[in-house]
Amino acid sequence: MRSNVTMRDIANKLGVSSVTVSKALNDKDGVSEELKEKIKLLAEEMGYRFNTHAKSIKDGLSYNLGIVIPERFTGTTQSFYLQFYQMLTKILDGYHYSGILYILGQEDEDQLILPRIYNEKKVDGFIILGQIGNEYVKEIQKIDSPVIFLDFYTDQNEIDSVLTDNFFGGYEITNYLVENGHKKIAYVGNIYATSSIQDRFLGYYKSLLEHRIELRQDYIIYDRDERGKYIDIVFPDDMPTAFVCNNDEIAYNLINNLQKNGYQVPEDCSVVGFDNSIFAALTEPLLTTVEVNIKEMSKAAVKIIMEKLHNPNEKYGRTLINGKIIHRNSVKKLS
Amino acid sequence: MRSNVTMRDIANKLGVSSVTVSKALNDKDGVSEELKEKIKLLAEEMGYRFNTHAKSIKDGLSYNLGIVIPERFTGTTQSFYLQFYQMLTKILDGYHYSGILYILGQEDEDQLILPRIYNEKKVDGFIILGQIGNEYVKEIQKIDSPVIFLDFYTDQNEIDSVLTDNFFGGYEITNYLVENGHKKIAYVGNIYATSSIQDRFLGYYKSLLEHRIELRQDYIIYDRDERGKYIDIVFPDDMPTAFVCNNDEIAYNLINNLQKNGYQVPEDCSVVGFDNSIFAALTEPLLTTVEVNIKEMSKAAVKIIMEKLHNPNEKYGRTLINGKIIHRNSVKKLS
DNA sequence: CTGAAAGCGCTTACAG
DNA sequence: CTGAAAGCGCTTACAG
Repeated sequence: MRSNVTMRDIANKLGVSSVTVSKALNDKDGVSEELKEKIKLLAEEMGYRFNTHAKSIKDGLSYNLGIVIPERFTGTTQSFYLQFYQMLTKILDGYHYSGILYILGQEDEDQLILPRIYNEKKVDGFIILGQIGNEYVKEIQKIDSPVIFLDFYTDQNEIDSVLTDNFFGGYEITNYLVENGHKKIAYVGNIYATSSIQDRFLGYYKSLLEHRIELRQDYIIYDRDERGKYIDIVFPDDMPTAFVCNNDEIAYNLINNLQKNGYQVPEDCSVVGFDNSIFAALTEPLLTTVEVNIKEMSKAAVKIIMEKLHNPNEKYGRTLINGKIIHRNSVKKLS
Repeated sequence: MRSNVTMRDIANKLGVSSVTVSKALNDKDGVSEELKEKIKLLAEEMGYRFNTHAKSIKDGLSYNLGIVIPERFTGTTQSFYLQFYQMLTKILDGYHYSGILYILGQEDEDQLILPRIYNEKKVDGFIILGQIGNEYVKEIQKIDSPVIFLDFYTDQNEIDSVLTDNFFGGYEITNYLVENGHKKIAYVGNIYATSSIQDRFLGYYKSLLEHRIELRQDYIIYDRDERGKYIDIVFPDDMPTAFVCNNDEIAYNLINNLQKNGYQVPEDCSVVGFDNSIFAALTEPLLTTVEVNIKEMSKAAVKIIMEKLHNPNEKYGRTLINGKIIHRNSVKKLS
């Protein structure tokens, strides 16, 4: 029962032309209200479905956008990007666009093989979600469709990107600790490892500066080596009252570690994280953390790429979106 | 620099017809090898990209498949389905198909609103990933495109589905414990809560039967009420030496619980789980568990839907795929 | 307000 | 081996 109802079928039944049906179904001028209603009703009744391909072939647009996630981000820890995808498609819907999720295999990334959906003109542009190799960035910049990078930035190339404001997030969460009476605040992370760890640290530092709290070298606690491998955390002799962790996983490890050493959280030590990932839900007590604002970032990314669709040559640069603090139970107010 | 190279452009440059170019690019007969090579080379050079829409409009196929995931499975715990999607698209690639991930909002599910990609003929069929409401199942069964259900089954309707063999998995993992010398084996789960918990339990029971081990009612340990809400686990007076948990999250909770009560895992008690989810990586020691065979399930699902594309009326029924045991450190061999 | 004609980029069936 | 003609389902620009 493959339905192949076309506009012509509707037109024939009504004794009008397919042009009129097209106008009616698209709510365009040039059809009487009465006829328009009649056409819409009949279309519904006959189970008519619009054939996007016919439109696509006319105006050279697929009304699909490729959303690319490198496969290394699809492991068990990373449902994060799936939530991004969900939000992106919801927003694209308002533009009458659909999203096509394309998971970029490591091999294709290494060999600079572009997504097949590009070569088959199934998409009008790309949103790249997460860090990809620099060579691939260059390659995808060359294509004749707009591209925007989401949650990833590189200064090697001039790219348009939408990012969470790591600096501001570090600043705000530290402010929050200060407001709760903390002065002995440590930062947990290797500040040479990645730019997001670094930026979050600098936000932490700015908060200290503003509140005239000295930056202590023994309060910068390393959690990994420069290649990213986690190392054992060493506590300073003079224990801090609060820890700003560069992500939730580290916060999770830190809390377990503190508890094994007889410290209570948050009674003895407050701990905050970043990301609001699964790990923030596994700590006991539940973790106060900074959540990436998926909705606003998605909105911004879609808005920019839609504009790029019409102005391919305009540059949009970096767009920073603030995260938001999720208040839970891992911070104690000091009196 | 929007490239709009068409077959005609290539044809004109070479002084041949677009029919010949079409044949050459599609590796069809009726063009000399020499000319074919020349055409392919020039196409490459001119940056030609195939326009799927033109083909689609001819043969009424979009060469896309909708992969639908209900949004409640996109939370932080569920990267599982993203891995499925990745595998599915990899396999679809071999059929020259692309996947379109469609996340079904709760509201749309309740109101029985079909995906827009269906109404716009952007897909030729659907793979439904995970449990959806019965009314929605009925609704989507009505459409004139093939549908297959993956990792979900209902006996309310006659549906074609691909499932992991929970029964066999329960059987195998219990056999494994028996092989390791265990006789006092408990099952953790409410056997009235879901059919997968039930089937896994029955597999466990079959293994006991085969090995002439008595099924003890006090060794069926409830982990949740019938509405699925987790409850505190109560240990039997006569402690088992091994626990078969109905999923990894429960195993994670159980292990923590055991350790708090002074039992060592696996020295005092062995524990196994199901799913190989993130929780299997968070236990200390790492959890031995049964992994869903994503690859074989995906292969089967794609194969069936491709056949349904050509034989819309054939019934395929339920296809069961065995899981596989992932050996880690939570089982002790009893001497 | 309504519609005939032409065209989007490709493929199929046929003729040479 | 090569290509002219027709058509897939829709829309645009124009004529009435």
